Amino acid sequence: MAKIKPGKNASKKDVIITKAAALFRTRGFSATTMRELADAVGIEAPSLYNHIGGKGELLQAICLKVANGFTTQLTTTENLSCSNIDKIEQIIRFHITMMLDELDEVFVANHEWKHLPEPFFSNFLNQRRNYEKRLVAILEEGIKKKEFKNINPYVAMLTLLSAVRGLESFHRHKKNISTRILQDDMVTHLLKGMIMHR
Amino acid sequence: MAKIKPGKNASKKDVIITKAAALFRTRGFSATTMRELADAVGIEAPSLYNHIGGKGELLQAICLKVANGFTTQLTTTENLSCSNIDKIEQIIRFHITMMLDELDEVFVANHEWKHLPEPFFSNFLNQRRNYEKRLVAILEEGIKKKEFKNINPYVAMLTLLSAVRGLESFHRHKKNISTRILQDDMVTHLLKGMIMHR
DNA sequence: ATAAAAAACTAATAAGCGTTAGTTTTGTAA
DNA sequence: TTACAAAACTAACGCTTATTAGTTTTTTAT
Repeated sequence: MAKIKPGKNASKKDVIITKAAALFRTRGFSATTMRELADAVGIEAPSLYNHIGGKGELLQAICLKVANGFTTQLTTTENLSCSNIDKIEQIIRFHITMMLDELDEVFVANHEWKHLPEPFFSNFLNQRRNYEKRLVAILEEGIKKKEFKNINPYVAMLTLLSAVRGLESFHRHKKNISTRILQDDMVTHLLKGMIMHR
Repeated sequence: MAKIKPGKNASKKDVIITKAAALFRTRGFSATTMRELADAVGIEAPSLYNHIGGKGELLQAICLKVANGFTTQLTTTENLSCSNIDKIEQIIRFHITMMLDELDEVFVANHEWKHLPEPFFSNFLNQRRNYEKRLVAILEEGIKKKEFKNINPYVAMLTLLSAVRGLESFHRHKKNISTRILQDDMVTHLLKGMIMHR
């Protein structure tokens, strides 16, 4: 008999989650089989169930971890007493760092969350929408204070979030450009524009 | 007996492809079943094979159509005798229009192409990389001519492409903002930046 | 009206899926 | 060493998948 283990062995479970994130990113959640995952871990498929509850639970673990990371950082940034420009810049830099450091998990949370089983799907969607609203709020305040141009804050938020998401396809060149230069480059693009000012 | 039909009935096949694009976008390619697709079309699953060769062929048809559309437009833009800024602006506007008008197909081509069967997968990847290179070339020339700031053209290209991709999650608000205003807003973001210039 | 072709149907296939059951091996602590 | 639990294994289940075969209905053209 094999029940889900209690406490100590979080180690193997973490390995499984990490390998799952890598597979879910490259092959997609639905196209990834538990046998593939087991191969990557180095065990047989049924042995996975000594450590995890099921395929959906793996996706949930990945998405929750990422969502909590971003939400926590956003709260920190919100409580800062600095300009809204600086806040947005800090958020952009955090997104870039996360994208480069935790590519698999962030990618999966961005693209595979629609396969979350209920009620995790609804929870995740709510958390995501809440995150977007709080970003819009920062942008709106920046617009009111004339820090930003009079642009649509929702469009601006989408532009920022998805621009950073473009780094998903950047990892293959990771070695060529340092994280710092990359951050500076993207901040320049998004905040100051790429056109030479006369 | 039922062989794949020759010429006339492109109509029903087009319906199938359109419905497939919608399903592939919302449910994902792997998670979409031929029975779901058949339901959407209004026939039984095996009847689909009177019109198409298989599931993979559907994905291929969608991706090829989108890729050809963008490649054709890029060629047109390249041959224009205008500034590189204007070229980039035109490309951005085309991407936005395509994203709003052909959301399903463009989304699928952007996110599900990794499930293409060979040799379509390799072909698509090559076409995509070629497209990116040609965009970078425009940006590089613009940088050399001091139209653009001295930024990394590859990062700029990724930022542009993925920023536009953010409109994937925008369709729910389509009615609120006109295409034109949306285009202008995004062009402003990406080219001129969102910070108020003093 | 009739014949041929196109496109629908029902039935069934083999393969693969996530998962469970039951058993054996491995690791750990007394 | 012995005992217990954790974690591996093999075997198999029930279900779903894309797809094929064979047949019947519908459409089209003469």
